[in-house]
Amino acid sequence: MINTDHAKKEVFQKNFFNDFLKVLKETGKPAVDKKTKEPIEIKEFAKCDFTNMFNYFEKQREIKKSLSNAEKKRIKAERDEAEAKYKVCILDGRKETVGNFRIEPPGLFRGRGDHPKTGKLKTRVTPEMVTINIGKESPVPAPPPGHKWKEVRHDNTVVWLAMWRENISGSTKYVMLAQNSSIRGLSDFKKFEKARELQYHIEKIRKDYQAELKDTLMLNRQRATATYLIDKLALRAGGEKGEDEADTVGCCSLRYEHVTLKPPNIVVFDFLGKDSVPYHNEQEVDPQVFKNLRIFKKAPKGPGDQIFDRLDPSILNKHLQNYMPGLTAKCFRTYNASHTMQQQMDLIPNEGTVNEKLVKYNAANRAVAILCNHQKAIGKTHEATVGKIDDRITEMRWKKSRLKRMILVLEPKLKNKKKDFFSDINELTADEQYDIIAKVIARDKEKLQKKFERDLAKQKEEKVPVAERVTKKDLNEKIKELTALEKQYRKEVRIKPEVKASMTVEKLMAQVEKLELQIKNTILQKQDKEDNSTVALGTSKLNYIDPRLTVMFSKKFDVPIDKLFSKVMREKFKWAIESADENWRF
DNA sequence: TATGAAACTTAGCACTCTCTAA
DNA sequence: TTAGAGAGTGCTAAGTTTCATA
Repeated sequence: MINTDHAKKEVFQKNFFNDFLKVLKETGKPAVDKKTKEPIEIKEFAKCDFTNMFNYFEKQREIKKSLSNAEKKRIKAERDEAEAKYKVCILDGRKETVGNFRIEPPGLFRGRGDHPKTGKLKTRVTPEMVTINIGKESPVPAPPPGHKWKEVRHDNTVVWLAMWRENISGSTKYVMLAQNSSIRGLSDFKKFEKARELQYHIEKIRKDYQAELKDTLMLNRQRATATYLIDKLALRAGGEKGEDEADTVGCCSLRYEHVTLKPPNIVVFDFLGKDSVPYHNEQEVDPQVFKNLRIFKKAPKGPGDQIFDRLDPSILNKHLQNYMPGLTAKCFRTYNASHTMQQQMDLIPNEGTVNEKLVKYNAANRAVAILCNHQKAIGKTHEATVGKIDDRITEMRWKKSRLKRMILVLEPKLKNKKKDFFSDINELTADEQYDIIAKVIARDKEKLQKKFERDLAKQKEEKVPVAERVTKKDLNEKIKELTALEKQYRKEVRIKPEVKASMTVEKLMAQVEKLELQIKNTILQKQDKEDNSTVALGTSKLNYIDPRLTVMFSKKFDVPIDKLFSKVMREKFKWAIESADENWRF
């Protein structure tokens, strides 16, 4: 991990170093001075050199990567076969797939955000730490030779198959059934049905909290305000967190510094949510909510103090249960996400190609993801990718105006006849043209160079007749040609472009048209990329949008379901695919 | 009623696989 | 044909809610 961003953090290094020293001590092999043979104390992480270890593992990776495809396939097949029997279990006589059948291996803990325990050693789990949960009559799987399980129990009121305690925070980890199992499907179905049921209560709930925003009892007023935020902004409940966890918040745990008031009624939210994902939102709120937040922030409260000091998720949830059995804060997120998706889908016209409909579906999906603040890290290559697209657009524009100038060479009169058509002929400045010409030529030269190197390598391996061999001379000639072309292009920025004898105005017009379409598409593509660069669509699709909505969309708009759900999702949402038709509504 | 553990859902990261555009 | 991007998936961290206990 030494080359990762994690390992650059001070806390990571400190935690790692502590645990590292402990392990050295426990293994009973203290470091020894090479000359004096005296044991030495290792005091400073910065003076430890791990590059040999790092290089070793890098090498292993390289070796693995360089195997032939057939070899890789063979290894994978062997592995799959060995694992097959651990991937299934029998539940009530039916075969079901197990999800995470592998015990988590030891490693360095990588917390998200500023986690105080990041870098600590996550220790190896032995069978002696593992509890097995299995049917009374079933044969207990044998522990690895020389070991025994911590415990074997027969609890049919829970869904886990095995369990152990992890050493970083002391929490419990479970082996459970896969997403496509009957148990998971059923609880998924129940979750969405519960969210659907909220429709019949939401009006009353909203009416009540609207009234309670002015309640004289502070607790009720806080409860109403928090419910408003959870309902309106799809905030999470926000449970209490410990000192030894990352400092993240949800609704109930919002603090003074997370909420800024901009009169008359704009509230700026700025905090780290689950997984330390930044939540930033400037939101116009109900005037009474604004007033309440001002009251909840009133002195002596200051930075570090809770806004909802009388409230926590259990109080909030208990109140919600009065409206509907089983209703919790979380349910609002599901409800609002699916409700938003339904609304968005109602706006989609049934027209266009499958691809166009898919774009509309994704736009609806994106609206939900934005509501839930589902983000992803901006890709490391994003900027470069967008830069390349920009270059491509500029290149096409340059080509287009060049074509138009060629048309004028053939038929100068057109310039006055078709003013609109030629209005963009000078949209690129001379400098911009020189710039893009240089880039295009440099790119093509690089391509040639690469192809040449590939061919050369190939020639070394196989016997190629002398006459067919590529030589450095060929390459240089081609590069020369490009250089000449560049000169020609640069010249044409100032003077009329050359037009081949075979060219006609019609042919050139057709080319312009083609380019214009390409430019339009590329601009759209770029916009789409920008819009999606920080929004993760998967999480809402997997957890918040009732899958029956997607099935309905598929049937109503005639879009194959495998364009909307991946294989794993189709298995997970089998229950939805089988039950919803084109008229289904959330 | 408070507290912490247990149980289960939600989440982003990082890898692998697959497809696409040059 | 092939690199590179995007989709798909595995992994496990990080939440919420429920349950048990004092």
